[in-house]
Amino acid sequence: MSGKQTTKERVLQAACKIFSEKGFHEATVAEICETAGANIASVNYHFGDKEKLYDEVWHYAFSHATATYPVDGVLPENSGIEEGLYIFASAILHRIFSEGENGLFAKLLYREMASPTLALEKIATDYLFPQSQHLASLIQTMPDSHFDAQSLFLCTHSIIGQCAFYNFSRPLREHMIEKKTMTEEEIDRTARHIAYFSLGGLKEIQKDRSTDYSGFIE
Amino acid sequence: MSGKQTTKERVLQAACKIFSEKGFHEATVAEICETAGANIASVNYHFGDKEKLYDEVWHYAFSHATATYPVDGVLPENSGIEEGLYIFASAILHRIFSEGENGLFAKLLYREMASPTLALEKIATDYLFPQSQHLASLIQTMPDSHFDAQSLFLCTHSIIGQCAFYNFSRPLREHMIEKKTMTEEEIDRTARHIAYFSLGGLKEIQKDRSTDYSGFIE
DNA sequence: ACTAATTTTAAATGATTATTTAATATCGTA
DNA sequence: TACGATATTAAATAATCATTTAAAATTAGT
Repeated sequence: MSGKQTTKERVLQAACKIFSEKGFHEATVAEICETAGANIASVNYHFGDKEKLYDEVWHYAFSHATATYPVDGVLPENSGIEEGLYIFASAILHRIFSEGENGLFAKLLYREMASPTLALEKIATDYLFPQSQHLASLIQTMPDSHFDAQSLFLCTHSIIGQCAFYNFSRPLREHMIEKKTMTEEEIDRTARHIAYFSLGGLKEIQKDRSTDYSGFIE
Repeated sequence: MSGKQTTKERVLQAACKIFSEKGFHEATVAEICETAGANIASVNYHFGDKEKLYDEVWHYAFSHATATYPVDGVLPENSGIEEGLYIFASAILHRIFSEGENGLFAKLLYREMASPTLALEKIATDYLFPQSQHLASLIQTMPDSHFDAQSLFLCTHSIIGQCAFYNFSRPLREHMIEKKTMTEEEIDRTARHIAYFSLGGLKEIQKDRSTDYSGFIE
């Protein structure tokens, strides 16, 4: 009928669009079905209910994001930590600024974070924590690394936070500022900044003040 | 009836609670009125409609947040940039981890960002941009500061991003991890980390690589 | 105490929500 | 072609939403 896709495929595709634009709660099955050119009952018939459709959308989004922009991309032999940081930041930023399938994951994530669903626990366990773990491992490959657990945790958050901010500040770009997206060059420039900024941060923290902040202020 | 507060005051108070827990769209006037022990029509009678009530909640939240935790707190004479960074990070983190009135602003913000309303533009202009501007000014007080506009912008985002991440990753703490809040000591520890990490980042960026990344990763 | 303004109330309105039902249509296969 | 499974459809269901209405209750001013 509409092209050669099946109704189920068209509904999944429409669901990706609507869920990523509106999040789970504000998306309606009526709009999804209408976008797919399918009947209102299609979601329940083909996927069971709205939640199971949402789960399938997440799986689809994660597959594309990690396949196209893996955070643990291959590093050149004997490369330093800054290359690893750059690969990580570049992957996250590309996901955030991608349109279409590769941008789905970040869009879903920033809505899920503010309005969690039953899917959150699986998302965190399967999709998010492994990436944090990879970053923590990377930090520990620094020369003369001696981060205690707490400092490692804080540094990991500092780096992820810098990247994730571009995801969560999305509406400030899209609703307020004239320029709505980044060019490939700007993304690269930002990823390099985060890599160098973080390298400097790690070096500063490594000056063994991690457990002794006495005399910090006053 | 219920204490000595007026109905209007009770509705505003209930609205603060419900809006900060659920965001604008998922909050219902029915639940707000029920929480306030007021009739279903109270919102429309006393505030006009749901949106005007939301505006008043924002104004209330911002007043308390800035009064209790200003980002431009007074610095000791001749203090370095790290003290300024610490004051900034500490203020933002305290807002994020506060319960009650002082925590309202951050809770509203993280929901508004993922599901913007008509109030966003005013929020950004009146409440958010001035704080970014203060941070940018602070960075420029660094000794031998020579950041170009783009680097300054990126550095500002790196610092805000580190703080804001604790706001946007809220559900990971509240839904997943056993420990739901931070002690005063942990907040202070985190603020100091962000101050030092950022100081190191700024110093690294200042090595005049800000406009020349050639030979970075070929 | 009387009147007028203000506030509160219960009920209704009309729109929208996810999901279900049963009838109809389409498709693969013999 | 004919049958059985699969897919699609329109309509109905029951719940929930913000808002409105008009009557009832309360309060304030004289």
